[in-house]
Amino acid sequence: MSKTRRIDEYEWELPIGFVDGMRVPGRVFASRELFDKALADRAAEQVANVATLPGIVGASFAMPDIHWGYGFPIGGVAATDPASDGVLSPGGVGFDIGCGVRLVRTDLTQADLDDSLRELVHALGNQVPRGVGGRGRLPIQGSDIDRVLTEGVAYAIERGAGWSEDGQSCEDLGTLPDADASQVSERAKERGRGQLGSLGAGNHFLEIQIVDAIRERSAAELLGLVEGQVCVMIHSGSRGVGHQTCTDYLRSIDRLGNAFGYAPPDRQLACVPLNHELAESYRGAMNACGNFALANRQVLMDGVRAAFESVFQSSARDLGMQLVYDVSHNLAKLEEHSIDGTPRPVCVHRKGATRAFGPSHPDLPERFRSTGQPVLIPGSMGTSSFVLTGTDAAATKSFSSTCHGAGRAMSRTKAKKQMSGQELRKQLESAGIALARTRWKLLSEEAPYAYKDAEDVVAACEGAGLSRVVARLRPVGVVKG
DNA sequence: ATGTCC
Repeated sequence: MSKTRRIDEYEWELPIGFVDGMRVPGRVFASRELFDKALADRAAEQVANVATLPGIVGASFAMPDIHWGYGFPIGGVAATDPASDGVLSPGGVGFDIGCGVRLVRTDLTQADLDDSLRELVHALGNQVPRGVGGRGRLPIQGSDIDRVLTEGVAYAIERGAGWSEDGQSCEDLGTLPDADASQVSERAKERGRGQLGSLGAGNHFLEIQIVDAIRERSAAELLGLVEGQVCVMIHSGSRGVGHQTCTDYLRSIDRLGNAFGYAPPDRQLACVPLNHELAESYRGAMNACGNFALANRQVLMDGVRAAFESVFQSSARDLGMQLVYDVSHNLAKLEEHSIDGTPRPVCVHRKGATRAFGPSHPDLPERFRSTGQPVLIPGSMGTSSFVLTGTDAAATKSFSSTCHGAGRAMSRTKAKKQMSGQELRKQLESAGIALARTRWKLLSEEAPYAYKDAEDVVAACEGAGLSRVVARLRPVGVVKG
C-alpha cells in the first residue's frame, strides 16, 4: 500500500497503487484530524477502490464528512465518462436515493417561541408521520404514483401541498429530468404509495432552529435569513421506494455477471456501463426516486406550515414561511465538466455529497448569480446546522461538490451502548432543546457524540475552497423518526 | 438508510 500525500492544508492524495487497479488517484478534502478518521474506519480504502471503476476521470474524491458506506464511502464523489466505457453504480448513489435537506424560513424570532416551543414541537410531531414503516400525510392512489415519480414537487403542489412558487427554490426546480417511472418496480411503487409525506428514521429529522450567526451578510439577505430568526430544517429521502429500487437494480446488475471485464475489488462496487440499457433503466428509476424524495420533503414542509398555523393562529403566508432551498445529496447526475481542458458530459456520482455550483456556473439560476448555489448542511442531533454557497473553484477541484453533513464517527451499535435514549433526552432538554415524543430505543444511535462536528466539516470545505459558510443555525426543537 | 430477511 503506497503512502498518502498531503497536497495542501485541506487536501490529501491517495496515490495510484494505494490499492491495486486504480485508474486515477484518490483525493480527500479534510483537515489532518478528519483525514485520520477517514483512514481509521477504512473509508479512505473505499475512496481508492472507487478509483478502479472503468471510465473514472480526474480522481476519486471524498469530502471531509467521509465515512464507511456500501461500496462507495458516504461523502464520495466520482465522475465517469460515457465515452471511455464509464460506468454507473447504484452503490455510488446509496440506498436512500434522493435523500436531502430543505430549509424553511419564518418571520418569527426566538422570543416568539418563549411561550409556545413545547406546543409547537408537539404540533409538528402530530403533523409529521415518522419512524420505520410510517404512513405518509398524502396517500397516493393507483397510477398517481407515476406522477409523483415523474413530476416531483409539482405533483405535491397540484395536490394542494404547497405554494406554486416553492419549486423555484429547489435544486432542479423541484423536478429531476430524465425520470422514468416505468423503470421502477411495482413492489417499489407499492411501498411508495403509502409513504409520501413521512420523515423516516435513522438520521432523518425535522428541527426548529434559530439563525445564530451570519458569516456572509449579502448571501444571507438574498436567502431571507437574519440573525435571531426561527427556521425549520427537514432532512429526509425517498423512503421505501428508493430503498427497494436500489435493491432491485443491485440484483439486476448482479444477474448480468462479470460481463464487462471489470473485476471490482469489492463486490459492492457493482456497476454497469453507462451506454448499457440497464444503466439507462437505473438512471430513469433513480431520477424517479429522486422526484419522490423531493415531493416527500414538499409534503413534509406542508405539514410544518400547518403546525405553525395552528400554534400561532396565523397563515403561513403571514408568518413569512418561504422555502429557502432544497438540495439532494444522494444522486448521480449527467453534467458537463472540463476533462483535460475539454468540456464533456460526465456522470457525477454524489453519495453523501452536495452539488455546489459557483456564481459563474452556466446552469445556475439567475437569482443566485451573485452568491452561488445554496447548500444545506444538517448537523447531528442537538448541534448546529449550516447554510453554505457554492464556489467557482469547486468546478475544477471536486466536480462542483461539497460536503453533506456531520458524517458518522461511531457505529450505531457502539453509540447505543454509551447512553440510553431517555438519558440523551434529559441532556438535550437541559441544553434547552425540546424533543417530540419518539421511540427512545433508537434515539441514542443518533447522539451527537456518534458524529463528527459539522462545524469542523464545513470549515474544512471552506478551507479547501469548495464552498463558503453563509449562516449557522442552532436547534431548539427536535422531531426524530 | 430500510416493512433492519421474501
